[in-house]
Amino acid sequence: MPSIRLPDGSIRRYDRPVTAAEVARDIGPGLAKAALGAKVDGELSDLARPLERDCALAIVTARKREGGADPDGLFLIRHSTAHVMAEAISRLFPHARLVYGPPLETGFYYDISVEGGRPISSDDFPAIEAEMARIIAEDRAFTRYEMPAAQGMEKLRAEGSKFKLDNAERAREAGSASLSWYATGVPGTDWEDLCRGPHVPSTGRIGAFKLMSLASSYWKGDESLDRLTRVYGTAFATKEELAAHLTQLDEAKKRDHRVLGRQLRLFHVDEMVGQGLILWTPNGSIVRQELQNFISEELRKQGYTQVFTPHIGKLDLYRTSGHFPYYRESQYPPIVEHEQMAALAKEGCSCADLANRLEKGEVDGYLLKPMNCPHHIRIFASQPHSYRDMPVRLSEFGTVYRWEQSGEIGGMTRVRGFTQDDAHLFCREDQVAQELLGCLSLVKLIFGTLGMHDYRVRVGLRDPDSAKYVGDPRNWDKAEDACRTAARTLGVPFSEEPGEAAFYGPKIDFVVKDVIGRSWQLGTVQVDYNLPERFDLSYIGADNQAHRPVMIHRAPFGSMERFIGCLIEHFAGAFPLWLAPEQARVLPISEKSAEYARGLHAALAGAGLRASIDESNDRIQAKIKSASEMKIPYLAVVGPRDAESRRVSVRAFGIEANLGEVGLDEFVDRLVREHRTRGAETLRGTLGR
RNA sequence: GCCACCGUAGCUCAGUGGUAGAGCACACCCUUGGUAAGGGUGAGGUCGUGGGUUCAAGCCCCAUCGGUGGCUCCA
Repeated sequence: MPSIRLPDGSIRRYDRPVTAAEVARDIGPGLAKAALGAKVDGELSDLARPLERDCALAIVTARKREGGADPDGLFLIRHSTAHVMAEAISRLFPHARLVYGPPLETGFYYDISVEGGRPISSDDFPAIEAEMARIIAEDRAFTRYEMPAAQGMEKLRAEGSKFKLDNAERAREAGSASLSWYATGVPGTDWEDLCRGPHVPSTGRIGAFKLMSLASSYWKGDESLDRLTRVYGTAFATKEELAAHLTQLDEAKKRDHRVLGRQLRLFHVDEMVGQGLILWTPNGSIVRQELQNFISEELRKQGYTQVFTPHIGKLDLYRTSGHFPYYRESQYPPIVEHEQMAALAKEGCSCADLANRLEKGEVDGYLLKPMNCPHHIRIFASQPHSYRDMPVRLSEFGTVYRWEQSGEIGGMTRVRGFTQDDAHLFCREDQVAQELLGCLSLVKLIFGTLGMHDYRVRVGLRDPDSAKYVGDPRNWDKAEDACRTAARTLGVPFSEEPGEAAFYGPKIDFVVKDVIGRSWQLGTVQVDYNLPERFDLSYIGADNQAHRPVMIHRAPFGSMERFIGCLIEHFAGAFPLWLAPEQARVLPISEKSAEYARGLHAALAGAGLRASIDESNDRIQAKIKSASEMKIPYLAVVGPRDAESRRVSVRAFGIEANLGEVGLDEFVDRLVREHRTRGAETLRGTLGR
């Protein structure tokens, strides 16, 4: 007879099996009414599932005790909404075959095959939503029933959906002895779906929902299999929460770096130039230059040297490095010289022949560089090295080109040409650990200075079942160990992910999310025992013998393009003074103060600050508004009063008030100091805000 | 690359087959105003591009380029 422990520690004993719904009723009518599901020994379950043995039980509602939405409650609501949507679509699109419909962090989706019938379009959303509203209004119970796996498979075979058969097959492989269905209403009469559950008690418990978007997907994520239509939606316990979520999405859209990039004129992508090729406009170039100055200073402190290398190199270079053979599909095609081309044409060489001969190395050409390492390696190899010189640290803001799939390109985060803040460290094996730490501390310093604390760390290891990796497995083991050890010293939680390594070595990546919730890899540190071997690199050791160096590839920003894309969103376009394209704007109240304002502007410019002056005949309110739209950190409002006392009235971005007056010279000095300290000392801070 | 949707003024968008619209931005004039939009006038578009249907196409059809959301991919 079950004795049931509740979250507050109290125990309820029953002399017969009960359901969670009954326990909730015993606790109180309010809870019974609010209950959506149950957590039995930590596992989410239906409210109606019988509890036969002793267990720990928590009743799941839409709301946590301490306030806010309960993730388990949302899970139940969203999973159930997915079912209701599937039923609605099945009614409206009789040819639709359901595949798989899970809840997500912010909603749910359902993958549906509409092969051989009318496709679903977003124009159909109102009709689908209306049908869903009807199903919800009918308030039908989600009714679970089970049957033994063999019998269940029989039933599915009779129904003839390969998708559901496959789902069932996988459930069996995962060890289920039975299969379960959920009917919305009466099994056998009402609509049903093969499903593990759990669900809310009835359709009426779905508070508020909305269909969001339409996308396509592949069955099991395999592009050679069926193409499916994926309908995304979201659901909440109340209309208010749904509205708040939609507002939040709207706000996020305003922080989107593509929107802000246009508004603040930071960058431009031009149809005529090419997809995924970023044009850095003057404002964006300032941000980039400031970041590059910042990192260059740190590199000098850490003993790096700087190099410049060209954007192309011979194909043979990339055959040796392995880039050309391993990543041919993701590179711009090779460049072949005029005379070679003419000779080949004379021979009647076809495009297919050319590709073939380039691959075999019978024809040489040049490649737009996909990575900087081969060039840096040849710099290292251009001179003999002693163990005393090691490590050699070569850095370059190196621009590379990769042929990304057209559908994947967008904004600054996924592009075809980008500049890495790259460096290659050639070191002795006994120096690897120390150098890795140096790289990681640099990454931490950069992220810390910019206030980016919301990132995760991934240690990418090789996939033991894949053949795409080059080099000796023993070297891989050593390198993977070095990465693990270094990551541990970071003091940040990290995950180890097999299959995420580069083809030449394991890596430590820094991953951040954009406003839409997509993850992007930024900084990366990679240990490489393989390229030194492929290029036969060596240094002379204390024993007067040649030794093989180890390479570390590292780029703390990753690429300037992607990093700044993420940085725009991080600051919502409101850059700190040292990064801001326009740092201060002088706003004269009227023409009467124009001369004083020009003097102030000249003083700011003379001190090396990026300042402008608004001499339009707008009123001060309008001047403030247009300056605010450009998110300028400081506004200096000057009128006759200020001119007389040689002071300025200061306004800082994001604070809708006059921060007070400071003397002209002090204002200039403060801003200079704020710039020089990269925001460690701010004027707004000293003005008490 | 695949699927869906979108492409109209510098920007944001309206315009369902019959002579291209609004707001903001821009130019000029009036206004000289102390902390998030003072008023007026004006200029600005071969409706992404190329074909087709039609008496007539921004609107319908096809192709193509580009964008967005996903999928797949990402050294």
